Amino acid sequence: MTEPQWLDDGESEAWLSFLVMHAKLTAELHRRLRAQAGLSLADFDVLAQLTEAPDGTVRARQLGRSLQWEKSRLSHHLDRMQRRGLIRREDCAEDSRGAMVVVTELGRETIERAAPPHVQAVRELVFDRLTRREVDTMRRISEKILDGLDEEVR
Amino acid sequence: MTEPQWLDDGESEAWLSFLVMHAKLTAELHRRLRAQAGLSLADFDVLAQLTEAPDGTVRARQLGRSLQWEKSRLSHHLDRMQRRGLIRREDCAEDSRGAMVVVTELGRETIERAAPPHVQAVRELVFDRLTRREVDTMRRISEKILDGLDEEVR
DNA sequence: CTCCTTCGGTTGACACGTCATCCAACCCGT
DNA sequence: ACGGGTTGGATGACGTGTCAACCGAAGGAG
Repeated sequence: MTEPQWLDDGESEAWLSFLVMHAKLTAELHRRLRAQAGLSLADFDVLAQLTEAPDGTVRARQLGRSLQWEKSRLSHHLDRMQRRGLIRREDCAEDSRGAMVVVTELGRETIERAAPPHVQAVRELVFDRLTRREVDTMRRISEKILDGLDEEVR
Repeated sequence: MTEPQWLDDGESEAWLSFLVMHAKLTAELHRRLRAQAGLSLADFDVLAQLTEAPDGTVRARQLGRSLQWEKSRLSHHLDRMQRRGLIRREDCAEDSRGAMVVVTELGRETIERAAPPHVQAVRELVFDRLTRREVDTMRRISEKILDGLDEEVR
């Protein structure tokens, strides 16, 4: 019944530059991480979770929740990382359906080498260019949109 | 020589919520577009470019530039869209290497049906939740980061 | 204990992106 | 006209992501 409300000029410019910025920024971070350590951003996130945990071990289910990944995505990704020797799977003592994911020595070395330049790149490309106020606003915008999504999806 | 500078708490919270927000937001927009019109966001962008052009026709090279897509990405994507009958390819008169991309009647109907709800979703999920100042800041942040990327990549 | 549902995880099919490679047509200097 | 570099585009291989289907173990309700 009601006409859809369109975006005004300021809004559509903001939207377009937001989308392009995210695409180019993650592409560049991805490119550097791959060149420097042979990791994808997804690999990095998995290894970060594992190396922060005691014994470098996390239950697969838990990993999926922290990363907010679908279980099939996680399963496929772990296959590939296992093939490359970055992680391995072990049986779960408490639940025989479960799988424990363990970071290997190679995985640990790889992320320890990768992390400092990666963080440095985020700093250079993002935070060094923004004021304190802008960073605060960035977080506030993100949280507002996330709140809205939670309401909608509920 | 110099220690890498890490992110402080405010920065890493901003960074994390930015990443999660973008992932969930685009996932939701994607889900809706697919459910409502059977299109991916990439399909939508291609069709939008084509329907804005005279005769619904754009040279492939030009399409790649507007979308900032690699040529192989474009080629693969056009394959899939052609298979679904959304576009077709024609020979290019001025350059016999070239390809003209033409939106089909089905493609035109599909995006005309898809566009209003999609724009409405962006409005609901993003702009209705932000103040004018926040939208301005979002654009300014995006442009600053893009400027930085242009310098780096140059 | 038995049935039924839910849960954790895997698998296969397919869409999507990137990289490297290839090919023909174009352009340009000689 | 020729010869070499560049451009527009297609292709194949492979990593990545989603969806749907599947399977066995877990966990109640009766």
